[in-house]
Amino acid sequence: MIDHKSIQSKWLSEWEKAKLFESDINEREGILVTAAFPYVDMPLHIGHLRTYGTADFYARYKRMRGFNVLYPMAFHKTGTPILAISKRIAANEPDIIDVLKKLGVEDTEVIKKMSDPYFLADYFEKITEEGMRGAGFSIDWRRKFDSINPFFSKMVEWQFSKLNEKKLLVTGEHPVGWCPNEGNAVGQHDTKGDVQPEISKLVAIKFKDSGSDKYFACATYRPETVYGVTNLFINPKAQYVIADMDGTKVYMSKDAFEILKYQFDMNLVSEINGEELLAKKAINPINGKEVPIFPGSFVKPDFATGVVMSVPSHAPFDYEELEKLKGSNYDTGLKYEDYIRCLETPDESKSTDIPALQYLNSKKKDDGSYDVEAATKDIYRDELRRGTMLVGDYKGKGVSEARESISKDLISDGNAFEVNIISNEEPVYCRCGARVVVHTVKNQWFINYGEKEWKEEAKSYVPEMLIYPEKTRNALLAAVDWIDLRAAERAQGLGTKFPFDQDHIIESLSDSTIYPMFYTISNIIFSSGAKPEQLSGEFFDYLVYGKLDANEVSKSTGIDYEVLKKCRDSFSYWYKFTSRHSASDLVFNHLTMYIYNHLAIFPEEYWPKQIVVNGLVNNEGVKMSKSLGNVIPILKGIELYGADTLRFIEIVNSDLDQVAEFSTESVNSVNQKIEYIYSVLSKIKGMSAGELRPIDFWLYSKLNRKIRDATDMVEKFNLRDAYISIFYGSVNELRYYFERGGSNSIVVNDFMSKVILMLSPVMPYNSEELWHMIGNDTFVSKQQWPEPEENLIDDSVEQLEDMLNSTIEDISNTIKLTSKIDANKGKSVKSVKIIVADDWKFKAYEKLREYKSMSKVINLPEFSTISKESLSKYLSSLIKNVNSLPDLQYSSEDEYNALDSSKDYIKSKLNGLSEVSVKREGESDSDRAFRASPTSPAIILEWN
RNA sequence: GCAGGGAUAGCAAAGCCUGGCCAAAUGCGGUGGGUUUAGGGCCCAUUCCCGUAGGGGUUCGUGAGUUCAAAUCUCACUCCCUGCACCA
Repeated sequence: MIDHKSIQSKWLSEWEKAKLFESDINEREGILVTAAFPYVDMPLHIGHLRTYGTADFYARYKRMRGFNVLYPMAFHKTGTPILAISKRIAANEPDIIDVLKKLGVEDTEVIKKMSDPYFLADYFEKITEEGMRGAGFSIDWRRKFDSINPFFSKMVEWQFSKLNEKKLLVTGEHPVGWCPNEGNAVGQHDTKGDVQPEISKLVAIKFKDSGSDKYFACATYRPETVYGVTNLFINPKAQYVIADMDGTKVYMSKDAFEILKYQFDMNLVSEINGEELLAKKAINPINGKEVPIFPGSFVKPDFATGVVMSVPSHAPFDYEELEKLKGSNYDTGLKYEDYIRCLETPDESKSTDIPALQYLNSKKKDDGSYDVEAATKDIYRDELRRGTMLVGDYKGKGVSEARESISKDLISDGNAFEVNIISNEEPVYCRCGARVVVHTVKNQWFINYGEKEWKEEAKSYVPEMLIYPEKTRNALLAAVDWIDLRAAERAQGLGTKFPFDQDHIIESLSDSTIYPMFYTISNIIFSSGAKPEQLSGEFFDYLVYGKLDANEVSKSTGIDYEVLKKCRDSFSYWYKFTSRHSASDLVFNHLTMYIYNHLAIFPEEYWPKQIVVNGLVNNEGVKMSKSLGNVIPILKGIELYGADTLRFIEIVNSDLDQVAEFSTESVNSVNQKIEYIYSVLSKIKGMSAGELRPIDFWLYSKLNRKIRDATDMVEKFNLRDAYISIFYGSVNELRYYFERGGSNSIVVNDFMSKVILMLSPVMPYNSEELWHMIGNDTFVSKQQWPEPEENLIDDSVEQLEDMLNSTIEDISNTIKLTSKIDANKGKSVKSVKIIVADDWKFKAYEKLREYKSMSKVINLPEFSTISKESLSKYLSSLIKNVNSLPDLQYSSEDEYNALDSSKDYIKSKLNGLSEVSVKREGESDSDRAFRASPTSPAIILEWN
């Protein structure tokens, strides 16, 4: 067994002693590798290892390719989650304490102290750093900082002053989830059960009361069906009110009023019974038609406005309700022709002309009742997709187009307004217990990612970046196109004050878009003695644009001239080539904003060059999440499974864009192979050098082919395939080499050292250990990546091994099949004759590959001595695969020698054979000898 | 709804961009065997159907199309997953 722990701690301290990963500018080409910094409201878990590990892999690989690589790290503390957790700890909520305990925070004293958000953040920062060091990340820790650092804030302020200069900040209104009790916005972590309040938009169409100046506000998702309204529904048991909205009096349910008053400026005029409303008539604004008000038992007073327009031809709920009213005081008396069809719908069933009924019929349950919910879902979907308008201004148009236009028209004519509602299936409650409503925030500042020129620039830049995996480019393009206004500031949380509203702080995604630049100067600034306020706008203008000269900036900021120069040199060196790494969940927010902000603020030479996006990590097939309680903190994971093993599984064991599957099973499988590699190393001592045999050349060929191909794959971030070859492939090749009798110490040593080099970016600890075991006293982390020796890649030696193995397989198959023959019952195969195809077959094979025509080959003079019959018989067996015949790199003689010298091996693979002989086709008198063909010798079994 | 991704053998998953060496990698599970074999591990064989000689047949969500040739390209359809605003 390998002692992971001592290997890890040994090399970790060696690396740190040697300051191996502290990088400064030099004459070589530089690469700045950054990963989205971790949010420190909990310890890092093994899922995070994927992103930081992939970045680390890249950093280590590029170092081995001769680049000067900087991989720095920092910590994100801005925003509300840290505050929210501290608050919950202060309130002694048992849930959160449970979660912390599961995450390995056992000490109740420590937990108590975490009611201080700064303590909590510092605590997890420390644990996070420890985890990253343990994972073997090659980080330059001199440069670390966090996002509430006052120096950092100066950079963010500068960023926003630039955005503002470019008129990319705008103000406006914005709907948010809101707690009426606490009077603040609520996000996911502020709600019971951590549900995200979802806001969706409906249109409330105003139907005028025919007997007064008041309006019924009918909220609907389907304004295009307004042509088909036969009546309105209200809930007769509910209390209604008359509300004054900007001078317009509107009927709505009392519950609705209580919710919507946070969204609209409105006053309660008076209350009114639902029953009273039933006597009224309402006028449809689209056609002036007067319609009655009916009681609707299904109308929820707390949903939207509590008033619903009824479209029985297209809404199953409305249809059913009207059917129920038949025979009551509210007998509708509607005849079929009264159901107003406003859409042509695609349902082909001709049982009825009323679409709503068609869909109800298709959802009839066993007891004869309808599944109204399901019918509604179906008709909604189908009509949206394929319905066309039969009436109105948009007659002939598709529903999706008509819906948008009609609601726009209604609104601009003052006949409707938009209503936002919390659209979660279940009501959402704030942790304080109050029900979350929608509130419209006024004077909200936004970053305007919809700004036309900016968007165009971003859209044309995305295709120019290096993006891995390639399909992320599509997602990024879509995201860049889609993103519009984005709130830039908010009322609560940790972070930098918003420059144009000092009571607010900058929203935490917006403050972490250009910060990779800060890594290039953080260590210089921190050790310079400069004060935060000295990092003025001029400082950053000088740093990024080279504006003014260092003397003047030094004068105005008081920062030492040399320090300024150093900052500028460092920034302009490192920022020329940056590689940004994150998990796929940040594509639609952080990465998109990262691109936009860089484009807006930086000169083109410092724009982002490369983005690498990795998938998430599952634990035993299940998504890892705090709430599921299946996260493994990284320090614990390293202790249990070993850092290298975790790294291997998460970084290279699955495709970049796929979910990585972590399981103890995979841990075992990787560990076993690591141990096999160790065991081979200890075996080398017992071997000796000596003359190279074919199997040695085979191993060299495999090795160099591997180096060549795997390097190509790594360059394209095709890490999984590369390491299947480097790790799994090498283990298999070594096993095969020994099985075939290979035992050359020099060959094995060469093979191992190159494989160890290639393993080192993924498994730095064990590679370092193995590297020293084979007699090196340098750091493997500082070595060059191996170069393939093309002249050692030998197709023929590999093809001959393949031929040998497929021949063995054929023999084994044949024995199995023929043992079923009656004549062979009770017998076994005594000996096998292997007959190698004659040389002319090899030649004809080549010619057929070249000409792809049987007749051409048959008529070649060189085959004149061969009987036309056997020649054509042979060629016809090849012709159907003529386009896929492999290029054979060996001769009949080679094949003969390879088989003849491997008779013992063949015997060993086929149990119970007493004799194996190899003959040339021309020397054999067997009537099956003609079947021999290149790569596929004839096989003759003898039974007794 | 909008946007992105997906549907492959018992399961998971590769292949699809760049059509043909694809009955389709790999892992798990199943079956048989081996290993002085408690268990586990490891090793070998086998795991769509048929087959008395290494062969043949039918497959890659559904339907159509392009092509000498389609898991791979085009179109339509059905279903599934993820994100959607203050939340990192």
